[in-house]
Formats: sequence, C-alpha cells, structure tokens
Amino acid sequence: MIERDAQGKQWTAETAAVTGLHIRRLRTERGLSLSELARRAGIGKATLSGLETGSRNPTAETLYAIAGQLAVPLAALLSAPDAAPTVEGEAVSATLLEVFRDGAVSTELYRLTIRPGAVQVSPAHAPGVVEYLTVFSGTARVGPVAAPRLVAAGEHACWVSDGPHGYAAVGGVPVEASLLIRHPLTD
Amino acid sequence: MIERDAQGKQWTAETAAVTGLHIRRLRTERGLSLSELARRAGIGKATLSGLETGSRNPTAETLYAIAGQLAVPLAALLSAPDAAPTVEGEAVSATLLEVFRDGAVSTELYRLTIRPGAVQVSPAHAPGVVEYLTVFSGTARVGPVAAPRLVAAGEHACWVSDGPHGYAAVGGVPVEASLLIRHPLTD
DNA sequence: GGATATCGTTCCGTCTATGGAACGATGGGG
DNA sequence: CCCCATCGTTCCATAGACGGAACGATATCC
Repeated sequence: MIERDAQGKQWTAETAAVTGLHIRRLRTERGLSLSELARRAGIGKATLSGLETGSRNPTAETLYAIAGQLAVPLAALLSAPDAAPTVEGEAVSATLLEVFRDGAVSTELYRLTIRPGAVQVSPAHAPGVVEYLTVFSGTARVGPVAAPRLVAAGEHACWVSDGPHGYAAVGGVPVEASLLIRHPLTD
Repeated sequence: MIERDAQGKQWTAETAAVTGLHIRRLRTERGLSLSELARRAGIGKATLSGLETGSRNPTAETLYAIAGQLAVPLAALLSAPDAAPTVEGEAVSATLLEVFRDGAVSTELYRLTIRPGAVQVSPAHAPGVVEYLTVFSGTARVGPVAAPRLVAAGEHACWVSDGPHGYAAVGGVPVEASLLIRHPLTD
C-alpha cells in the first residue's frame, strides 16, 4: 500500500521563518497592522513581532489566537502547503491531506499524482479496507490487479483492497486524483 | 446562509483535552507506548504525558516533533478542522478543505455533516458540475430530488447536479461524509 | 517469592515564550 | 515648527513549557 514517511518533520529556524512570512502575508493582505492584529488576537505585540520574524517557537494558544483572527485554518499558518507527509512510489506521489475519524472508521484522504510510464502495485491491506479514487485529469488504470478499471477525468472508482492492487496512468499524461482510504478500526 | 467564523478560535481547556485525545488515539493505534513515542520524537515523557492529558499548551516545536513521528499532518492532532471557512445550511454543515485546479477543471473538497430531521435542497449548479459523496458513518439520502439514492456508511454516490438536489440523513443519526464537487471552468 | 523491565504520572530545576512598557521612526494636522 | 498618534522592534520580569529523574503500578521471567 502506501508506505508512510517515517522521517519526522522538525521545527527549525527555517520552519519558523516560513511560518512568520505566512502570518505577515496574511496580515498585510487584510490591511491589518501588527499592533492591530495583536490587539484583536489578545496577544502581545512583542509576541507577534517575534513570530513574524521567525525568532520564536509559538505555543498552540498563540497560534490559535492568530489563526482565529485571520480566519484561516491553522495549517495555513504552519506548514508550506506541501509540508505534509508525502509518499513517493515508483509511479505515484501521494500527499496525506486529512485524517477523519468517525466512530469505528478512520478515513485518510490523499492527493495523488500518477506518473505515466510505470505501474505501481501495492500489496493487500488489512481486510475491510476500501479505496475510492476520483480522477481530476488524465486517465488512470487502477484497482485489483486481477480486475483493473479505466477511470477517465471526472470519473471515479472504488475497490476493496484486500488483494494486491495497482495504479497506472494511461496515455502518456500524468493523472491527478484524490484517493480516500477507509480503514475499519479493529480494536 | 454562508456564515463565517469571525470569532477567533481559542485555546481552551477543552481544546487541549481534545488535542490530547487525538494524540493518544493515534499513538495507541500505532501500538506505541508513551515512553517510546516520546523517545522517538525526542521530547520528554513528562511533556507528552501532560499533552495527552490536556494539561499543557504545547509549542510548535513539540507539535511538529509528534506529528512527524505519527506521520500525520499537524491538523490531525489539533482539534477538528473547523477553523476553516464553514458553510452552514438547514441540515448540512460543510467545511471547505481543499481546492484543486487541474487544467480546465476545479475540484472542491468538503467535509460534510448532515443532521437528521431535515432535508436540505440545493438549486441546480452550472451545467457539467458533478458531485461525489463518500459516507463515513450514518446513512444518507442524496442526489437529484427526482431520483435520490440511499448511501450507507462506506458507500458512495455521484450525480450530475444540473438540477435541484438534496441531502438528508436517514435513521436519526448524523451523517459524516466527504463531498467532492467538480466544476468545469467555462471561462 | 524476588528481580527486572517497562508502563504512565508526578516532581522539580532550567530555560524560554509571554505581554507590558519603553524605544526610535514615520506621518499628518494645527 | 511642534504635537500626537501609530507604526514595528527591543528590553525585561514573570509565568509556564521543557526534559531528566524518581515514583508506584503492572507484567514476565527465574
């Protein structure tokens, strides 16, 4: 299946600087002064200034206050858009966008790009795991290796991934798609 | 109809507790002990313990280290992604998670909750707009008002939304789902 | 039983993120 | 010209987040 990046992300000087730039950009886009945003968010000017210049390691409380006033999700402040864990395979690049948890089911949402010229085969998952693929552009051949399906732009497919299954782009064009993987929580 | 959360989100005792539960859940799902995760993430056991029990206000550095080791986006640790723009309807709450743009198509991804006891009907969209709904939990009756479909947990449905279409929860339980809306860009 | 290991929590000294105040710079208005 | 408001940065005492060590609890082996 999709192997996860076991390498941990880290908070570095660079991360801090990028985060600061994001905040400053969002603030100026809204025509807010540093003092004004600090006042509205209920934080000190010193804190916000230090944050924007990348010389601080903010707490969750501070980040929440700022994101709330800027009316953006926290993720918009923190990471570069693609700092999420990315999985690279022979033919597939996947970015984990969200993890939903509802009752006894965990659902992971990936942004998927399938490169042409190769086929990626993933081994079986745990029983009960289902995958849903929606193609934005290009044409993909996906599903169980025993019974693959052609999915064109705007179409979608789903399959039970309790056996080996593959991903391939058809026609020499990369495929852009979203992939939902639904895991029953077997605890 | 479109309400935006202009009120700032705040870091409260409850936020901290929910965040802690998310972390603990992700950790135990992976079969990791608290000590082991702390060691791998390079943080103190005291820090992780306090975080999971909701008695701390972690720094970005700590959150990054944990999210990295759990291989999830930071948003999966922090409480529900409801700091994002949210659309509230009579029966439906939708959160815009992502917008993809690929060639001549724009695709919006929503996180959807349908409350029981009401039916929400949306007017026709532009021609060529298609919606894809994947249900995580509960059972939904969705699709064109002329031909609605029943979708149970783990199933999905798609329909062309060039006519009025509705969303309803069946069986008195809220429905949790993801919704992809695919717009051809006709400009 | 005793010895050992690891679990998650609590204690505590250190370090640092915090907000208020003071700072120099800038820009109108009278 | 002076006066005053507001800009973003820097200084600083304090609150609190940090990791190491010690803790009691539980399991496993001899």
